[in-house]
Amino acid sequence: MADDATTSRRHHGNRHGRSEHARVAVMQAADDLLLERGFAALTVEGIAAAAGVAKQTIYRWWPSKTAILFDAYVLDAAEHFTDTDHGDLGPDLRDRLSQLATFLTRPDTHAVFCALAGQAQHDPAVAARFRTDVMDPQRARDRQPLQRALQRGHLGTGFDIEAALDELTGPIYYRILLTNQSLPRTYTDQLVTHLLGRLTDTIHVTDQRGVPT
Amino acid sequence: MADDATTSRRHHGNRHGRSEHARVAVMQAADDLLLERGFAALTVEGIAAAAGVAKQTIYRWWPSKTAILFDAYVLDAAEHFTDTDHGDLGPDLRDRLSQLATFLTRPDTHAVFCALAGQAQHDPAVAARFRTDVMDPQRARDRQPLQRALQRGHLGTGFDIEAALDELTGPIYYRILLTNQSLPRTYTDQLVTHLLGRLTDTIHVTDQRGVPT
Amino acid sequence: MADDATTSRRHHGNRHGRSEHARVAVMQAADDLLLERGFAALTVEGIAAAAGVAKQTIYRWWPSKTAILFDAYVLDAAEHFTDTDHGDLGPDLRDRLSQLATFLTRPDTHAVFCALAGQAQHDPAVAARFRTDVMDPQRARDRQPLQRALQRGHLGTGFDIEAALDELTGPIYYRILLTNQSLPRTYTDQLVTHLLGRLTDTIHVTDQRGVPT
Amino acid sequence: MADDATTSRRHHGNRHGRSEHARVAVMQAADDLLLERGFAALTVEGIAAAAGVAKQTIYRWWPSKTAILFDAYVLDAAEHFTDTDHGDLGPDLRDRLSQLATFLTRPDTHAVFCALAGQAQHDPAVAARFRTDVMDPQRARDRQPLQRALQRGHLGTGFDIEAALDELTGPIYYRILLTNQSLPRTYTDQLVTHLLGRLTDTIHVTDQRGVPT
DNA sequence: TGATAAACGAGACGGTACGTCGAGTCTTCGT
DNA sequence: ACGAAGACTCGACGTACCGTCTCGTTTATCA
Repeated sequence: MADDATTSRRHHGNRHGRSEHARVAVMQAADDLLLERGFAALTVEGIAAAAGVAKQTIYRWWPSKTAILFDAYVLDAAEHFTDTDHGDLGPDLRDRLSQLATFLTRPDTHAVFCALAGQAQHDPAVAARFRTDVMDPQRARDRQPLQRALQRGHLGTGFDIEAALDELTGPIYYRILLTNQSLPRTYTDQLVTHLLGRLTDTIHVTDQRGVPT
Repeated sequence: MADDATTSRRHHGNRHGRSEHARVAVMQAADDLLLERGFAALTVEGIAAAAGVAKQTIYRWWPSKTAILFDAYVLDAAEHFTDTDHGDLGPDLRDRLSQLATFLTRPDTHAVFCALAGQAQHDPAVAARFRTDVMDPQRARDRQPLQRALQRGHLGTGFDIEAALDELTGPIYYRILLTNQSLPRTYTDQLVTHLLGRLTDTIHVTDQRGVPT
Repeated sequence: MADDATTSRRHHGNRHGRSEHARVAVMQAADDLLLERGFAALTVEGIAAAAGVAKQTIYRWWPSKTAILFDAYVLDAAEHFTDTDHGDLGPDLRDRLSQLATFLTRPDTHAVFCALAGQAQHDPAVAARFRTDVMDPQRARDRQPLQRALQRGHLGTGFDIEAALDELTGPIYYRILLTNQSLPRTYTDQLVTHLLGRLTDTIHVTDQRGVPT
Repeated sequence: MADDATTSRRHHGNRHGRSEHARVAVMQAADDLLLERGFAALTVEGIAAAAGVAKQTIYRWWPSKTAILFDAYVLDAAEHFTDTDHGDLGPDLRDRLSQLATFLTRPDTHAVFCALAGQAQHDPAVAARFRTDVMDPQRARDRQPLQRALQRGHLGTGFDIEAALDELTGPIYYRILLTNQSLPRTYTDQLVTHLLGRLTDTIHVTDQRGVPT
């Protein structure tokens, strides 16, 4: 029954546009093969074969195998991240970084992120898309807690949000891309602690919980 | 004359081992082509042609084009870094990070570092060598100022050197690999300032949780 | 106005059977493209585009691009050949061969004939249809003058009509398909003269040129 | 032993030029596949696979699959034809045409000749090479008996050798390419008989067997 | 003073994947 | 019911590099 339904739905192309079946199968196959064999062994022919799809169908909708991974990544990222406002910078930031660490550590998303970041080093066009479609949105997400704290007046006027973001997330990406070390909750919490400690020191306005003294 | 000298030096093989001329020409050609066309367009055949060398000669001495870049990188890195002891953590660290930023910003070394870091994302073997031959030595260099300060007793017993290194260098690699932003002296100095501020805070003013004593 | 008429005639499918407009446009487009670009560059997609017709419409009515050419050829051939009985073998044959030579020399029909003959070498099915639909009818047409002469008693009983047809038309096809030489009237006339000369020799009745016996 | 010898001889390419093994294997494979599956199913990939050779090796030495067939054809033709001078036009011509008929009837050479002749209809470049490398040399061979007869003075001054060649060989090619009929010795002998009969008639010098009256 | 042996240039080889083209099939909508 | 549109699977195209393999040449060194 389910198979029948799937088969009947699986149209082979018509004037209404592309086959959803093919779109999903390709992205799934690319993800799977990336995880199994690594990016070096990832070929368009291999993806096509694994997805049960013609090579031409892939080239019709994606300019390169990297583009497939971008689509897969963006989809995953949109699902993964949520923003909850605790009304306090500390918990907000700790949640954020923890979510990021979890996302970049999950085997499938880790593989895709690293593959894209790696390819960005080799191809300026990939680098550009990587920044606009991956890094910029992520940074926007990570900026939210700080932005809210700023609006609440919990951050001094001289506070440099961008520098803080670099210092909070830089070490995480460092471990992901360069040392392949784990990212336990204690690690990301410590990053937040260090930042907040600096805040206490400089502005003398709030305690760790962001409550004015 | 110079040409003659070059030609005479350029032996076509003998029983005393490899041709220095070929070794240098290959590494130089690889570097040049990487800078001109990018890693994606870097091929062993292209390097061989540019170096005026047979493909087999490259394969005789290097297992892959990545290995050529490793050799070139290690050479450059050994030349670049110097360690001067100012007897004070601040200046030592500022010098260190500035040197690192300069090295990773120079067009040629930037290209090689990014190419290797990128390839490390795609190939576990490259990743392993990248850590042992590139990241570990660099981290050892960067650790020196902190180690000296520790020995001088200028750091509290609870101070976590490895975490500090992550937080000092993470943002630098982040900008190099992911956002392609510049790394001015003010930026690296600020990183040090933030760390030192935290030290002051932790040792003399607050406890580790940032609560004023 | 004319455009309106055309447009109104050009129905986009209805329940009254196939579109005459599409049928003609396809054959015309196939002919044109064959002449312009040659058979090697003739594609069903190209014909469809040139005819302003969907690919499926072609496949609905013709099994292959060769079949289109067959249809076009048969149409042309039916129009071209006429049979006039001069009551004399010589003039009848000379007219026949001249008509054949003219037909096979006209750029459009030449192209189609050669394309089909060529494809017949590569595909047994095409070869079969080529013989039944092209060569056999043509040979039947060419046989008529001889048949009439036979009935008139102008040919000896031992005369081999089929051999004569081979020797009359063989050289013509030879020049068309293999040497691309011209086929002037003098050439075809000479073929007839040679045959008739042989007749004189064998039957000892009259020759057709009026040379006294 | 033989295998060893073959294996040791089978070099994989070196500075002395191309591999003879590959050259022969490709031509043999092309011939075999042509005979087995026909020209329509003949692909460079198929030839490469059958010959145990890389596709690139074929493209290195032949611009197209047609070129391979030309090479194979020329080789076969050079081996097949011999010219013996009986001192008499009749026997010389009869031998000639019989040899031609045999050659064009042998399954392997028949397939190659038809494939090339067919492709010549589709591609002007093939047509040109077909004329210079196949038809012209063959016609030169077939012309020899007539040329000798002319030099012996056995042909009248007004005798048109080229027309005679058309009329002798045209019917043969006609049967090969267009009707796929057999070419028994009696058929080719009859062609010669008809020509000689015409000679007797016109020059009154020799009888049908070429013996002076 | 040759003979020897290592490394050289050159470049053909068997392969793998590339990105493109066209073939022939299928489905939907509009007329 | 048929045509236009166009996405689909499939197979072959010709190209680019891969890494491997001789082959003939060069040249320092050792017999």
